[in-house]
Amino acid sequence: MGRKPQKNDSLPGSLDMLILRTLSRHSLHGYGIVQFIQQSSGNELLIEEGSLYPALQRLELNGWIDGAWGVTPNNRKARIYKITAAGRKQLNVETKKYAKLTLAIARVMEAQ
Amino acid sequence: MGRKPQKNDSLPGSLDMLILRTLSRHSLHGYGIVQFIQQSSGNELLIEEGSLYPALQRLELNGWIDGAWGVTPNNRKARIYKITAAGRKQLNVETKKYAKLTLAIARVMEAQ
DNA sequence: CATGCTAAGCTAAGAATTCTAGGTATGGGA
DNA sequence: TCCCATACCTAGAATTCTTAGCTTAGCATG
Repeated sequence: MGRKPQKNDSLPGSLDMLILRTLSRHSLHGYGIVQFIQQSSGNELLIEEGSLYPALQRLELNGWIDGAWGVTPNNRKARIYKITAAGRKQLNVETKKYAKLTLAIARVMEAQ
Repeated sequence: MGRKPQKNDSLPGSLDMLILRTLSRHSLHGYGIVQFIQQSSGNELLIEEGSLYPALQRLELNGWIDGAWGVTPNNRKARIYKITAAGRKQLNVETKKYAKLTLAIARVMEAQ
């Protein structure tokens, strides 16, 4: 058995960025977003549904994604989300902020 | 005027690691920890006192740091904290976990 | 056709961490 | 003497995440 994927419990705040980045490539439904993040992280990140759905609601409320009922390739009903123009801007903002923050943390960790 | 240092509001959970890493070099008091992190991060990270002191209590409760009343080089009374052996182990654990997590996030961000 | 599994969505309650916004005390310089 | 910076602390709000549920429906298997 492989390692269990980690919960995202050490990096709250990065979830929005991960979702926006995922949707910046393909429109997807919630369940598909979880699977994409898990697979593309090399089975390291597991997004709990109790984190995901509130996050999707947050993002939609902020106008960064748009959801609409549709059908998956599996013929299942699902809410398909796509990123908006504002969402792309927000992704850019959060990506830069994340890069600055991890750089700052790296500096502290390496400081003498 | 320079940029304002960021609050740590995007990476909760990293605060404990930053404190442990700081104390792994020098024993310090709370106020000094804040200053060290701010300076060594290139003025990017600002730890609020309302985050710091509860964090120090957490870490001490877990046996990862030891606090004792003493005097700073400025002749001020202060609680001087030093890292314990268990704290060094914990720092190692958290550092590895952080590295794995940021790598996993990077994979998602760069995935096609 | 009944049963069950998986895909898919959702929510409420609690835990954990951080921020806001206060308060207290004291050494040293103006 | 007065003020500022140093130094510590706490309560309450805000946010995010986890836990632990529930519901529906397609499809495969017996």
